[in-house]
Amino acid sequence: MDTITIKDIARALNISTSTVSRALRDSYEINPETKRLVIEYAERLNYHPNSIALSLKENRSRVIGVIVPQIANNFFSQAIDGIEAIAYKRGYHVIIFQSQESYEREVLTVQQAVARKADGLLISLASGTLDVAYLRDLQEKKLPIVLFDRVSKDLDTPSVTADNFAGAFAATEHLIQTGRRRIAHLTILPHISITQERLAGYRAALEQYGLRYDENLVRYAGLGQYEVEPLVDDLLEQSPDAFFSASDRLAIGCLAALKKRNVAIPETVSLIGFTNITVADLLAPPMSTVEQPAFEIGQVAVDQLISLIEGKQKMPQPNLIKLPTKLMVRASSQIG
Amino acid sequence: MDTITIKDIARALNISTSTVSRALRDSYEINPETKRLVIEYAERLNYHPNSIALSLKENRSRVIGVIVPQIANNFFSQAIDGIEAIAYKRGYHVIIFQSQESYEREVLTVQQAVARKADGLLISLASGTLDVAYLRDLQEKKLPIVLFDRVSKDLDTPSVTADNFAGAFAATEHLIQTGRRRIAHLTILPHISITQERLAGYRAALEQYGLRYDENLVRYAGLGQYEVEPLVDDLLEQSPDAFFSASDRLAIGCLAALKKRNVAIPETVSLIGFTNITVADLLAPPMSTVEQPAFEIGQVAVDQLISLIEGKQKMPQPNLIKLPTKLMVRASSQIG
DNA sequence: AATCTTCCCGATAACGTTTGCGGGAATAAG
DNA sequence: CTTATTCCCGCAAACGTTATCGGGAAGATT
Repeated sequence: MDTITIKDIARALNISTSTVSRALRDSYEINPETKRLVIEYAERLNYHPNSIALSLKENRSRVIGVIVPQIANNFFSQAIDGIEAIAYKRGYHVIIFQSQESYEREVLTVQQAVARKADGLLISLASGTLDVAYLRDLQEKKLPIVLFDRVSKDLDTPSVTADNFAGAFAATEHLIQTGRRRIAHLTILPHISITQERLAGYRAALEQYGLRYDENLVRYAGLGQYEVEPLVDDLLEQSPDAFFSASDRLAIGCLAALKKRNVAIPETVSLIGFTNITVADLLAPPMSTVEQPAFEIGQVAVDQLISLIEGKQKMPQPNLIKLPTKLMVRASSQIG
Repeated sequence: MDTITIKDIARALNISTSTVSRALRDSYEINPETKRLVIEYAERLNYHPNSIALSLKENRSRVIGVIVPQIANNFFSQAIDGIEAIAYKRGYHVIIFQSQESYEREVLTVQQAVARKADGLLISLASGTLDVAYLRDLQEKKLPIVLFDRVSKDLDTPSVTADNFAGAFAATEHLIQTGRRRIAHLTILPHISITQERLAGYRAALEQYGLRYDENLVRYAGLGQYEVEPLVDDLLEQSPDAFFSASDRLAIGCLAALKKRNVAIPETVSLIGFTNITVADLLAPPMSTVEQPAFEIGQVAVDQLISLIEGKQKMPQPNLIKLPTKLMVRASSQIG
């Protein structure tokens, strides 16, 4: 790729590079006639400033690093969609990294992003991440960071999530109001933020309706692909009349496991998932879900980050933004 | 972000930047003792070379630009997953762009990628793209380009696709072998490569089994969200006994439309889709599909591109690589 | 006529890094 | 003792761009 530079223009027009640069930036101290000449020539040769040279000079890359557990996941690909929409509009590019749910890989990819001189980081923590000290170090070096979805209280930084508490509360309340009493909760790793918030919402709804919280009805699934089925079996022994599962992956796994065991949904157990799957109403049975505004979460998160980067925000307090979820009631939780 | 540079090290150790640079690259003309000093100091301060400065100097960015119609699509997010897996291993970063199926946006994003000095481009064409002349221009300027999935014959460049012909043939053959005779084909915009290949596979299977090709059984869907239903209605008037739909989106739309009209699947019509949806067997009914090896397509495509970039390949001929598809027969195409 | 502005423009340094060239000091060879 | 080698290392240029400074020429003000 041989590209034309400001030098080429200067040589061709027999002027200095400074003049070319200034003409292209429409500086007041350049003769209009000279400007015209330069601009015409530049357009004719399809000149574009070398963004790498600019980055070096300005010590900014106009690149935002996004670290997610995995791309091939409805929620994250929708969030990334939202991120890109805003980022491009505001002159930033987005580089995506996957932690594959591993703490070690997360640290590595974050280092990569930093080495690449990303102007800021947008992170959804891997479920393997217990310690965010390495992020605190970066933050102290003035690297703008915004967390989304999987956040951590141990980091003083803006965060953007769905209102997991309210979503879980609404789901549980809905199950109770449709007559369910023994509501099992299948959730993910206990230490990550969304797990705790969703569990809290679940408990709060139980309490409000005078139901006892029974920890035998709660199971934490790890990352393994084959962990869901045994957990469902476990829970079935408690003879629940409803399943509320706390993630995309678990909701699907739960549905598959229940069908495999010929458990009638919703006759024997109701099912409701916390998921952004787009074909929920084509499933058998159509699955009730709590939908997260993934696209908007991405948009808001990147907006926060750009504000940080561009220093518009004096950071009065770390914003903890919660976006409303949406309860979608379908056949899997309706009797009759 | 204040980062440490080679200059800082030079100053601290009272040597020149050249010496530091050479010491870090383990040059033979540096005193082992000096090397040790430099390397130790660099590690202690967690020095990392500024990749932007390197890019400027070496006139390469180690960035690969990926342009896809949209990220939030199972096939593409899986393909991107494959792309990243290989790219990172080989020292490249990936910047993702979305054309949103629009030709204009595709041209813009490609320009962006070029302006960003991507070392090469990995493109899946927007369905709005009829003319690839703008890519030919870039190619003539020695920019490495590899097409995947949505390719074009008008560009002499390596391409990686699923074996769409064989996949469509297998799907159609399966429908015929299960007794279907009037097989409707719902496909996408007529001019893009995968449409033609899949249509050809469909026709070839019909012919091989002595069935007449009837263009009244074929419909082309545009991009509109609400186009599928009327087309399904259209096709139903031809009283088909099977639907073969040629894309992710259409397969889902088709299933939804048929269910809405209470058309019994597979009793009245069989249904088979060309799609990578991961929950196909949880749908009602479980949907038969032709699966594309999306992850592998991404891997192979980026491998081809990196070969081009690094000049390992003298380009004897533009490789047209086809990866096998997989027919997954489920209830939507099985009677009884 | 001397000074002051105003208008344009060029030379240069800087961002962080690598590399070709040159050169001083020590050692080896004559 | 002189010359040739070897071993280390520094200087400076280069990648493409912008910003600071400075300055020449022309016109405007005393």
